[in-house]
Amino acid sequence: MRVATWNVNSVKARLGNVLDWLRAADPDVAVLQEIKCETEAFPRFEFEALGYRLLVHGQKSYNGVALLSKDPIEDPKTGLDGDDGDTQARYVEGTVRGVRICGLYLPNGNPAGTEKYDYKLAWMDRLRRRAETLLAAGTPFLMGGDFNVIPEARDAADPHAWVDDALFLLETRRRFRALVNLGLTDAWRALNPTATGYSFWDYQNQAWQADNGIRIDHILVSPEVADRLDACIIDREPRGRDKASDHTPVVATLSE
DNA sequence: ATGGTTGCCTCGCAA
Repeated sequence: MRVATWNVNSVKARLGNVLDWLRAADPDVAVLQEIKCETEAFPRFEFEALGYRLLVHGQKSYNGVALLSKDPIEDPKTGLDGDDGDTQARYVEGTVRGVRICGLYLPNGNPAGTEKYDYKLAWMDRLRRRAETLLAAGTPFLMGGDFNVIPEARDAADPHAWVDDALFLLETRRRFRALVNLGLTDAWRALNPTATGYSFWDYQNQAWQADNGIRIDHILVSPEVADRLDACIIDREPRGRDKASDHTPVVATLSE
């Protein structure tokens, strides 16, 4: 089973690119972030025509996540527990072939020192609690998405440029480590221990052309899923296209 | 250095 994560930066603006990639890469499961449309406005027909079932959690203009699967999606859940007043569409969850697939768009948090950063840190605490709950229940799971976290300096082409950024601040990295330290595996790092790889390049300053990227899109897996990891790749091809998203897909391969 | 780019759909905000 191959599971992909991709921040598409508007599913409507990116529809052709996203469908092209799904046809070529043919993942069994994909989680998409920043669909930037309401649930009812998601272009369902085009994805269903490729054989995907859909679980969509959208909102107007901003955020929005979706889970795509060629196999049935059981026990669908939208929204992350822990804050009933949170109206931002950033989390979707469903079980596919016995694996709980969690698709997430973690808050950016910039600028640091504002309520935006407080919201990010609180959201990370809620995500950790969700992972604890799934672990306690013995549920095999995979968390994929745009974490908006640069885990280590080697995950940025120019780490000095990010030292005061919400994606790389100590409190951000500390919470990411707390999540991983529950016993999760960063699939790409585990399978590419000495590699340099990025999943995001800013639209500005020719970041893509200069390969001035950061690795912020991650697939974290629980121990039983980690034992099934065969590969994890970052597919840079879509980032080089016309009208590209600023993110590119990450794909994990699990043995059966 | 407060630029630079993209998407939403308003004339600014978020990334």
